Parts: sequence; structure tokens; C-alpha cells
Amino acid sequence: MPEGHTIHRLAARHYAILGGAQIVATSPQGRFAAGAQRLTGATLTATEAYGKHLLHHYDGGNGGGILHVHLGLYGTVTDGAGAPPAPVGQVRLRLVSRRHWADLRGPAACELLTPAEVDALRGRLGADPLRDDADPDTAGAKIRRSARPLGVLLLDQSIVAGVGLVYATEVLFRAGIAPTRPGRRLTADQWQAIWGDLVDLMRIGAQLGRIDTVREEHLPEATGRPPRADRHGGEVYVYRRTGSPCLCCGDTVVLGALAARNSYWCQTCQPS
DNA sequence: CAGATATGACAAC
DNA sequence: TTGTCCTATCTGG
Repeated sequence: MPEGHTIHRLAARHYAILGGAQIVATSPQGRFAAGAQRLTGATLTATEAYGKHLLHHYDGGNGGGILHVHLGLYGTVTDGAGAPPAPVGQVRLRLVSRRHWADLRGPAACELLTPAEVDALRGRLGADPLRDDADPDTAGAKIRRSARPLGVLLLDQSIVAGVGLVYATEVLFRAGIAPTRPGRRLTADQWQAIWGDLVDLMRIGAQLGRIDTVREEHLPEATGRPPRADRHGGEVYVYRRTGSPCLCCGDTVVLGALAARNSYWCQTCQPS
């Protein structure tokens, strides 16, 4: 779940259900007890997302502050209306207002930051396709200057913030470029196309709440193949489809390893 | 029920 | 590059 679209969606969702309300925070698991204590009685005044980082701004209470959450690989958030249910599993943080509740499990980061620390966090993040203040030109310059493979560069959060393995994999398929190609072999036009596609895809992802990258016009007409639900919830061309036929040309999707992370591509549709 | 797996990131060799 | 963090879910026996 947790690529940038999920985090932006959570920021909006949390403001919708908890914004402007006084919060009672607890840490049923215990690992964020001190932080929950500080948030209790505070009002959630704003939420925002930078890449894969979620921020809640709290005023008042026992100190308030800025809550920083990074879901990492396993983190999840659930929420609901009315009184919260008995905690199930390892709930790091539970936020409760008069009308709603939200539970956080398994985050890589759950901490309170000062404004200066938030500035530092922003400073080490690159262009976020889901933010209006993104600077794609700087990101493009870094990529087109690098010898590292595109499959690695697109995952570098200091270059592009919020893109994860699924979006990086799929946007390169849609661009017809192998993830092994060095960044410096990318033309300015190709970067523009990739950036624009990331903006489109991630906006759709934030709206739908899942990653869906397959375009009807790409599919072989004759098959009439129904959408294939993948574990991450949407439909994709090559992500985690190792050994299966490419949806466009029928060639076998291959799996590689770039900088200790998997990469998937079609060697026919995506020449190096 | 044990084991493998996962959309991430960082430290340590 | 490898190991570690952290949790839920899915797989096979």
C-alpha cells in the first residue's frame, strides 16, 4: 500500500475525519506512549504529505507538535466512525475524536518533530509528483546526469519523492524504457513524459486508493481479458508478473535485481 | 503452524 | 551488497 498516493490520501482522509477536533491519543502497544500523552487534548490543525511522509500538526493539549509517520514496508492505517473497537494486534498509535478513530500499525517512523526537523526532512526530499510545489526540472537534471540505472534513480527519494517500486516499474514500462538504462541516457523529452505520467498515474492512484496503470488501448483487442486484481489492489503491466506474458506483446516478463531491489520489465517493449 | 513474502529505508561491512 | 527493523497475510505441510 504505502507509496506516495497512499500517504496523500491518508493526509486528506485524516483531516476530513479528525481535523479541527480535539484528540485523545493512546499507544495500546506502548511504544509511542510518551508521544500519545503529548498529543492528547491537542487539536489537529492541518495534515500534509511529502512523498511517503505523513505529517499531522497539533496545537495545545499537553504540548502538541508535529506528528511524523512513515509507513515503511509494513505500516498500515485503519479508521472508522463512532467508538473505537478493542485494539487488535500491535497498535502503535490510536487517535480518537468525538466522532472518529484511526489506528496506526507497524510504521517505520512514528515520532514528534520540531518545525526545524520538518524543514530538514523536506530538505532531503526531491520532487513529489503529487505536490504543486514540486520541481521536476531539478529532478530531471539529477537523473540525466547520473550513471545509475533509472530503476534505482526513480526510487531515490532525494530525487523523486513518493514514487515506490510499483510506480517506478510501471511508469518505465509505459515509457518503453528498461529499468537498467542509465539515467544519463534519458532525453529531456523522455523525462518530461515520465514526470507527466507519474503526475497522472499518482493522482489517479490517490483518487482510487489503489495503483492502476493499464490503459485499455494497450491491451490486445482479441483477448477480451478481464482486469487482473493484483495483491496491491490494482492492475499493472509488469510489476510482480515475472514469468507471465507481457500484456502487450506476449513476451515473458523478466525479473532483475537493481541495488538490492526487484525490478520487472519486458525486454521487447522496453529495450535497453 | 512454520515459513515466506511485502509497495521502504537505513546502518554497517 | 547484506542485515535489520517491523507487522499482517498468505502459502504449504
